[in-house]
Amino acid sequence: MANKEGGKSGGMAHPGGSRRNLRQPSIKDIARLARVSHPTVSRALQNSPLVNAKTAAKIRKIADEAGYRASAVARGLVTRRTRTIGLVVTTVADPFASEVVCGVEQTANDHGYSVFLADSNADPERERKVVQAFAERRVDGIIVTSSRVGALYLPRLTEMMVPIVLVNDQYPGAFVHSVMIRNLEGIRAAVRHLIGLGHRRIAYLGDQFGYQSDAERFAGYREALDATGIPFHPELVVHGDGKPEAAVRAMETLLSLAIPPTAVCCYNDMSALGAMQSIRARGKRVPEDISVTGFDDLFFASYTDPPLTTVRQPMRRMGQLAMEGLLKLMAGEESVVKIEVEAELIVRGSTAKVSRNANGNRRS
Amino acid sequence: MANKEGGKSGGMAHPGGSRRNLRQPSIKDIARLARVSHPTVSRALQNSPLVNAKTAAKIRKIADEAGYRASAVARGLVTRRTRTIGLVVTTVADPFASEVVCGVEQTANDHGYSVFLADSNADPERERKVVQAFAERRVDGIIVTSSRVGALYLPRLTEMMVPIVLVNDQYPGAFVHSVMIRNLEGIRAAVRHLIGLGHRRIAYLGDQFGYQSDAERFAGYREALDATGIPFHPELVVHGDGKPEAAVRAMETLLSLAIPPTAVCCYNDMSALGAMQSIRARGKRVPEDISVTGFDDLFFASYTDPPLTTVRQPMRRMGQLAMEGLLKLMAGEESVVKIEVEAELIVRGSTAKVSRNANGNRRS
DNA sequence: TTGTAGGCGTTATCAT
DNA sequence: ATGATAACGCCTACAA
Repeated sequence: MANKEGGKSGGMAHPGGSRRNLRQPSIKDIARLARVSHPTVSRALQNSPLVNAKTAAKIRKIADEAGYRASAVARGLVTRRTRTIGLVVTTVADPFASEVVCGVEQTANDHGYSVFLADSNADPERERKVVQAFAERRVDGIIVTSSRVGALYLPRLTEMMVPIVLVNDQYPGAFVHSVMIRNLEGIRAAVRHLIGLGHRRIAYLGDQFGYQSDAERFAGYREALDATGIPFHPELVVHGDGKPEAAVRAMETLLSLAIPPTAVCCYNDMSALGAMQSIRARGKRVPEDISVTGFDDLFFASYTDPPLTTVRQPMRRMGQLAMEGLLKLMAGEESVVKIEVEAELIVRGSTAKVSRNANGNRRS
Repeated sequence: MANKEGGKSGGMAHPGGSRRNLRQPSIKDIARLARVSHPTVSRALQNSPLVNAKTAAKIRKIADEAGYRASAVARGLVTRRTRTIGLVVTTVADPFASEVVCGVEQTANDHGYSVFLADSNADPERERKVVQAFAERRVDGIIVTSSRVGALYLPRLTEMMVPIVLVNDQYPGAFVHSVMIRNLEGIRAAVRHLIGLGHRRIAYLGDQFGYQSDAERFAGYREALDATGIPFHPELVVHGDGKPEAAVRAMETLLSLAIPPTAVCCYNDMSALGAMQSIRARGKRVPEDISVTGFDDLFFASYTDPPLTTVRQPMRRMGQLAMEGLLKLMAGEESVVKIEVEAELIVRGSTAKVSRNANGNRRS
């Protein structure tokens, strides 16, 4: 890794730290230049009708030429609203979170809000710090995505006096405001689809035990099985951690079974990625030997080989909904934000009719 | 999409907007409780040695019990430093950007900085707004990742009096501070690898024409070809837009050639994803019929079928380096941050020896 | 329509 | 070691 640190910088406008001496123009500077009082400048810049149109125009022109930018920090101090929100994710380097962040950010920006992003890495200590930072920043609201150590710090959040909206939280009940996907219905649709293709020996490759979304998806799996009278085999349930690598190992367990499954219903697309690789490594084919389904419909789902049948989660839209809900709450609305979005099954090539010689339903 | 808006919330601590009437405790409140002056509280909380150990302890205890959190906005107003940075990306919903964001965010947090995230969607108007917002927020510094409309708004940034660090900027020269990947060397390594496997008819599937990183990668492609005396065929160069879909179409063009390439060197992993699908759709196999290389080494690169040979870019590290450079600049250091990181070829299964009956080198 | 005065919650500069 | 006082840059009365 080459690190070429050059010498003094040349003709830059702000060579490093010299800027510290300079000062951005304040409202008083503009007032002086325009030969009016500070409040008049303030009014003019806010397009207040209380100011003469001509003077307002003149003031705006002068302010513009001076490169004046009203300080949001000073404004925040007096108005007690920063027009700022805090967004917590376990990690941005996860396609699901990225999409949610994107939805939140765009909606926030459209409404004049800036967003502080913080990822916790699912580290409780870090999350604690993050939340404390948000509190000190005086954010007007907070959105937390798929909190996994939620139980540890969410109680603290209630101490802060800002509304909080959770997206796919893993510890339901503790909070009122949330945006969630219909996990149960989503997976149920996927399993029904598999059953419709003739599969009887269907495995569930889940997330870590104890998470709400995993529990709900598992429940959907069970429900679809039960509704069709297919017996539940505990050995067909394995757990990963929502990422490909752990799914590879979990899938190996399934493949090592005396009677392997003919289909695997994965907790999410990342797990499906690992499952498919594991299947290939075993010399088996998707979907000829084993069908695979995912959850989320991340961008790569249509580019796997074969393309992944999955349950679409409108991630960006969920971020948008969370932000819209938060906006209402910040505006003082007394309602409770409780949104559930539908999951949609997207059938692609990773699922197919169970093969004739598959002995998957031998025991059912 | 079900939206169940409930009624009034129940026993919540902060049912919606009632919080607006409440106020977080201020330093004066703590001072009153502790029977000292405000400045003393301030000193105690900053662990100043100028305050009696016992009184300091008492004050901290009281502040803690009262749930006191010093207002960063008030502090920012007086200190003229917000300990805040602005991070601009074209879109977070892109694995490359996500990783960079992750690196920046973690490093920033470790140093007590909070980060404002804004994605521009490569929309000039939006970018303009974003930058204006950062200026008003009085961020201490800015990091811009792979700016694509940089030329449009970067000049404005110089008006603000904060240091700016660019990561893989597409318009070099305009700014001093930057963190970049060695594009040329990276692609050159990939092409040499292909040449070493016997390939002679190697295509380049690039990004949009005119971008710096694409130009550099293309230059690496040319250089590797020239060094080996392999003639350059313009028809083997096609352009996508850095995303899978456009790469599918670009690859189709290559496959329709009278003499298709035996290997394709893609601008990035996202493009490689599209290219591989396109090849499969044509009934050809990777790497038996056509070898494929990517760039970035995104998380999915090791999970494609076959696993993708690619040029690793230490994205998270680059975000970290950008932030560390910015920290120096914000501390007033006069040096110029000019960092180039090495690209590393990761050989996986998507590249193989050119097949005997491939007529790729017929014309060379 | 405009100007004056006060305060938002801190830190900094003086005193004491 | 602590307290009074003055900023920081803005907005919101209220007065003119």
